[in-house]
Amino acid sequence: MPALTRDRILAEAIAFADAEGVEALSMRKLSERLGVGAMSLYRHVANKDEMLDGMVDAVCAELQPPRIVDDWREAIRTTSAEAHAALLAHPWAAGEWSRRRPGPARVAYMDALLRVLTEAGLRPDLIYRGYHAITMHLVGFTIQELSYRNGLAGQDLAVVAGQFLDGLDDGHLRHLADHVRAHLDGEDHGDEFGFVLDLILDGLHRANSTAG
Amino acid sequence: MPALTRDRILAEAIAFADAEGVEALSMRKLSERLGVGAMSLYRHVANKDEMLDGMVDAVCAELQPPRIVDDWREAIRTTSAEAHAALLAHPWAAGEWSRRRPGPARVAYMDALLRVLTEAGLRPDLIYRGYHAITMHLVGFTIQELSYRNGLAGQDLAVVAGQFLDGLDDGHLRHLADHVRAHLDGEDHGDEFGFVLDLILDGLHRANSTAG
DNA sequence: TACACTCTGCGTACGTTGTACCCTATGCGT
DNA sequence: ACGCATAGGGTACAACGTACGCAGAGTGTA
Repeated sequence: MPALTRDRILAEAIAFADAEGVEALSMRKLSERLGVGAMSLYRHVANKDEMLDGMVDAVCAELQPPRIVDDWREAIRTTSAEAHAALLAHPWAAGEWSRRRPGPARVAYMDALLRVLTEAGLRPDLIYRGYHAITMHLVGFTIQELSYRNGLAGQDLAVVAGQFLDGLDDGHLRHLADHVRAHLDGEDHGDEFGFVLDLILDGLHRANSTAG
Repeated sequence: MPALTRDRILAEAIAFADAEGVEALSMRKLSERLGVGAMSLYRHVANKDEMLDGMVDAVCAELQPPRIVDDWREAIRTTSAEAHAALLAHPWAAGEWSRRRPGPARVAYMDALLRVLTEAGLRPDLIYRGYHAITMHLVGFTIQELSYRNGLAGQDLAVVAGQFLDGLDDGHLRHLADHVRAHLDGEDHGDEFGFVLDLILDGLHRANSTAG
């Protein structure tokens, strides 16, 4: 058994949260997995809250910061798609990301994103708003997407939706029923994340081209 | 003391969460406020989780569903601004909204929103994606906004940001430092929520006008 | 070699949480 | 007057985060 370290604790906690959900993560169960006593963890993390901060930052550290390329929109599309994928791979991370103080890795990512917008030649007000729009889209969209993805408690979406549709009075909530059917039809709705991101990026581009 | 009812429990729980934060809400403290024993609550709510579902739906019930007017974008701007204000008034609600199964009031709101998009004459694929984009923006943006608003633990944003800026090496994280200063300058950055919403709405409008 | 000190991990214990289970009292239909 | 449903209360339990103090191992110094 290798020595207990902060990194080992964070890695195991991330694996646990990926597998069992972050709400099932307790210090006792985590310590059991690591083969140590519960209180031993506190030699390496200040408390559970700070540990969760560290977990989020560890996920951020996996992200490739955006590269500076000729086409700033393409750079942001690429990095956002990667970040989106990372947040889907760690389904608890988006919810925590939105709630926690940023750590070093996240701060570095923020800076890199702002740099792209700055070097793209956007006006300062559009950098400010665009940065918020992009990051809020990344995290906000992913949070929502995940909450739909698991039907909300590990239940099968098709079953839940089917029950919902069966329970409807004729014509009542007709538009919602259509929407649910569109979900169930499972035809490819394309890259929705990218679709909205493009609305934002193209809107920023257009706004920057006109008088502000 | 009036009789204990589900509505009275939900109203008190909402007031408590507004005042003390949803993480401080416990069944015991809530029952104390209501002047009853802890277990009495369980005559009217199935468990804490179901109670939180009810709280979110009670907030949804406050929302004005969008009205059908000539200008669909204006209708969505109006209802979104109202919903945004309601989510800011109950700062815990957006986070729970994104995590919970919708209740009757939320379902009704969803249907009304889809109806506006449908009667606006949007193509089915744009209704599908536009609906997601709008609701995700509403909830996702508000979640993020709130997490910044309270500096993340009731601390003063100016203090936290000031410490951050003081701790920076010269030139390191320069773009982020600029951004933080823009936050602190406090000059009016306008309606950011509406700005991004307009990017989405105008993008949908434009996409609907061109061949799909 | 002996000692002191730090650092890591452990065991116990406390307060708080959600809630299962059972009891009591009140009101109502017959 | 009697039986029953219904609202509320009290006790108890398992799980949680973590404060506190102790034990052993490693390391620098005399």
